[in-house]
Amino acid sequence: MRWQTVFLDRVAQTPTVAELDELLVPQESAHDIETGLPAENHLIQLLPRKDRQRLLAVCKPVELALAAVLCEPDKASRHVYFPTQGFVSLVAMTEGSPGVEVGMIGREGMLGAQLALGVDTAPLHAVVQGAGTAWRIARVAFRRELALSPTLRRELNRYIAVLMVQLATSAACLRFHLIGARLARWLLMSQDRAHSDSFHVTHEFLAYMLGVRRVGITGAAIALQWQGLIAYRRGELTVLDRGGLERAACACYAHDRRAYADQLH
Amino acid sequence: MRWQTVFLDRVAQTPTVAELDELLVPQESAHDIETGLPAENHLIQLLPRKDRQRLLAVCKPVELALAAVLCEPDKASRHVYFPTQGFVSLVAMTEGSPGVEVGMIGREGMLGAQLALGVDTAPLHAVVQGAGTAWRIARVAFRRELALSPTLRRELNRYIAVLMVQLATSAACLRFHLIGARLARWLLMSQDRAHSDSFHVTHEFLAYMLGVRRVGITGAAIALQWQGLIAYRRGELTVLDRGGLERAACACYAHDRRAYADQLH
DNA sequence: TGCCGTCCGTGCGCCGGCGCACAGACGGCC
DNA sequence: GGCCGTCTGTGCGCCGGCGCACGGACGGCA
Repeated sequence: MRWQTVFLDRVAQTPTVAELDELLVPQESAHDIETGLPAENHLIQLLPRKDRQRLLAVCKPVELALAAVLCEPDKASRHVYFPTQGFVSLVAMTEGSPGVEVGMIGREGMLGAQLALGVDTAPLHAVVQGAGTAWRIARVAFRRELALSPTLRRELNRYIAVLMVQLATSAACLRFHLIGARLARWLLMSQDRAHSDSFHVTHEFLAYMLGVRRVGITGAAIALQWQGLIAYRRGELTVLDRGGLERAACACYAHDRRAYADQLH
Repeated sequence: MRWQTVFLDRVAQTPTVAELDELLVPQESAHDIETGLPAENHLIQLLPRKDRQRLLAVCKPVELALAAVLCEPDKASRHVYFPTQGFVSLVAMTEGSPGVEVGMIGREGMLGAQLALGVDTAPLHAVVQGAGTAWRIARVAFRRELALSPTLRRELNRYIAVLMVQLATSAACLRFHLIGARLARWLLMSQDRAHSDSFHVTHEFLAYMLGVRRVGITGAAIALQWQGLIAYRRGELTVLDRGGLERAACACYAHDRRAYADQLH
């Protein structure tokens, strides 16, 4: 279990909730690196203009540092986050093993949706997994916005339903699907949220997310590389054939996407 | 995979949503078999008196027939259910394998909570797993109640948060924990909801719920029997030593219970 | 240019669970 | 009492993944 502790140590070294304020340096504004246009979050974009403007007025753009822990279960999180670039993994911890990813939040969603349920404490660990930017709002301010905007409430309720589908899908996927198919699914989900064909990720990190051994990832990655679907070297992974990857992935990927599309937009 | 198809065939033979109205014969009222007192549902009991009475006025007591399928994903379910006796399993289906249980609903909860999120379609299959009784309400009537009672909305929101914890816990549990521990957990969860030390359940059914082979259950059950924790014969299983079972179960059991206690009551 | 830390690949024994098959046991029914 | 369907127990070969260990490769840095 050495390799896992290595990773956990590293996570432990990263800033925890208490120190985040210093680390997440406020940005002038959250701009898309490629286009220079202001990066946006889909849930915010769906709001009617007035609600959106009011919400953005209390938003602070922050930098999401790789491996930062944005919230921990049973602790009331002080902020909610709307990623605009980069993304966050929801990690379930359980006795006798390291964590495993059960959900992913990028530009299409938000972290802290449980506030719309009147629940302050986060149910899961949230770890920044693709560095980027996000809009951040203090909990109290966000609750005020919730009270003011029925649309926001309705939207978040739907998003919560999507998250539930994602959790249930993950459960079955973790139980039944082989590493290769799960890896392909993970890459597709990441690509969707990173809005880029290549991203920085090591085998060890992937192993942690999928809840398997590092060498398990190595084997599966080699297979995907053989088929010309991906390429990688020293932590830099590139998706070469997205269609092929979709065929290699388990149906859970399509299932999740459909659930989202059904509910939001 | 023969044994699984056997079970699935049987489920297929059971009434589906469309036929349920005939099968779920309305009862005079839902009474507890043991005590003769009116059986109750915890969520309903938590409501203020006025809301509770108004809700019960539109409730119909129905019989939950073993193995009946109360709802299926992507179909708008016509009713919601508040179990009073008996309980329901939430089953996630996934490509290339039979289902697996990811949640359980008994007297402490309800089926159809997604309506509080403004979502009509159920996310999962719901299969009656312990025969009993429930209050049933038509979807439209229930939406009306939701509109009238802020307490009901608040309560269901919290219950949804609990369900999310249950889903996430199940995911990690399915991935990491051994059959024995998972079986013990399942028995405890069932016992809580059946309000009885013994219930009718075959190895084959347990295997389906836990997503393992029947013989996997056989092995684990023998071990539990050796330790004097349970006894069974021909489908009738009895819990002998609840404390021992709690020690044999994975921490997921305690985790779920705590999540519920934190949010409701 | 040489060193060292990080990352990736391989080999090996092991184990939990799978798929399949068959046998024994209990209980209801004719 | 005898039959048959259902439920439970056992045996066997197999496989995916685990834990552990080591070796090689790349890249940054002095």
